[in-house]
Amino acid sequence: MERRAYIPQETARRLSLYLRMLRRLRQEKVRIVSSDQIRRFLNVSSVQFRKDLSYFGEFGKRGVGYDVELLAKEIGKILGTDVLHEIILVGVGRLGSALLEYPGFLEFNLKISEAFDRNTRKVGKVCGGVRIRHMRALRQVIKKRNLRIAVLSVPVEFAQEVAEELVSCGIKAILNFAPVNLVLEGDVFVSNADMASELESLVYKLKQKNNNYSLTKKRSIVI
Amino acid sequence: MERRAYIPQETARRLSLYLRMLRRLRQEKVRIVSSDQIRRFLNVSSVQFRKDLSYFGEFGKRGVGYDVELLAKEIGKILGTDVLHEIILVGVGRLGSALLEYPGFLEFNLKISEAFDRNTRKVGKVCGGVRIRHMRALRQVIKKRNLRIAVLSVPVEFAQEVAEELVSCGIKAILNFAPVNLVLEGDVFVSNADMASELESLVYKLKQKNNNYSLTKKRSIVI
DNA sequence: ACGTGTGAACCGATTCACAGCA
DNA sequence: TGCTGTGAATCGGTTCACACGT
Repeated sequence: MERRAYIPQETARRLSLYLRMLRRLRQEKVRIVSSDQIRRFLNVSSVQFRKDLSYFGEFGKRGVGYDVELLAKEIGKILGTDVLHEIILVGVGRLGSALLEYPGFLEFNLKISEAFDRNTRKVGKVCGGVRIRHMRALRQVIKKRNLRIAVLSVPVEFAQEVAEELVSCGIKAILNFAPVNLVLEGDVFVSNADMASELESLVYKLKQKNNNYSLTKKRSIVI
Repeated sequence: MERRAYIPQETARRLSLYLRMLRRLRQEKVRIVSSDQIRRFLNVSSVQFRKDLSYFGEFGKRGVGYDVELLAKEIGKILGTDVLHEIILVGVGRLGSALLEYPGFLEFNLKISEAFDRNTRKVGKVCGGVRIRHMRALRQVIKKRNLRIAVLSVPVEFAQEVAEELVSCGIKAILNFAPVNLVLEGDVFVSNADMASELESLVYKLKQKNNNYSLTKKRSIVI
């Protein structure tokens, strides 16, 4: 039973995919699953799956596989989805309101329980079951409810300043949808959901495959 | 001047961040930039930046830095943003309509030029300057306009079947917003914009910091 | 035989250390 | 001196090869 001082970042990221998969299998009344079946559903090799789990313990039965119910519960505990996590959302534009109604967060026991916008016309309205508050209330609500995690969906030109404010209010993790790299002091985790850059990467890959832009072909450009 | 048979995937991904940064600097009339300044704006070490560029050529002046205008142009050429790429979007729900109005794609010369939904009430309406068509027209439009890239924002339970249809119509790259791993035949690139999983990873990291297992020692706190 | 668990080998990507040039 | 460019060393993560338990 290997146990390390640290866990590969990528392993942590994949655990959530495993959990989602297992929950679906459980819904379909599947009781036992092997690492090779996981490989077919997700794009993760069976060894990868087993290795990932090995950092936390031994959850399978040799010669048999994994108990879906049990493993889901274990991964849930590891990830912390056994506890409800309350999130705030800042910026209720098109994207923000889509996120407020997005059902996918619930799978991980995540709930956007507060939403903020500086547009007074939006304040007071309810979206995705959440009443929108004015930005003025931000600090007080975060402090009072001791919130740690924020989704940032304000226009790009305000992202940096709002992010700084969030950090000053005690927010420790930000999922940033604005297409800009936030530069922040202190021990705050930032994850960028950069849709345009993601799409651009796809275009680039396609370009490589198609016109086989040879990288050995030297196009030396001198200023 | 090093030139390899292929480019690290991560390098390709970062190029789009560089380009966006350079465009902003250009807007602000900055003419020259050094790799160390880049490090401050993006969370990429200066060596990383130089190394990334070195796969494509020598674009800087030693002792000076990089010509913003010129470098932006070169990276644009590498990425293919010098040409307009037309994209389709399938599934005009909350998220889909937010994406149709999302301005960030234009930075990379990407344009959602067709949108599809199977809800006849939505068909014919205009969103983000695009008239929504019925799914029936999917094949014909893709073939006729020779489109290659799709954004998939249908509900999770339809994602797999719609993705298969897209591939059968000739789509070669899919940006998938549904929280499911698409299993597809053929040479199609899939990129998952998995917002819930992303948020879950943040929660996990936060949990680690507070105690239990620790993640790998990180170069920086940005993911 | 079958499927899990894991140290060791391997691979891609990052960082180091320094050469090269203005 | 200042900043770019890059082979070599290193690091994180994946895969191999096989031991182990049922």
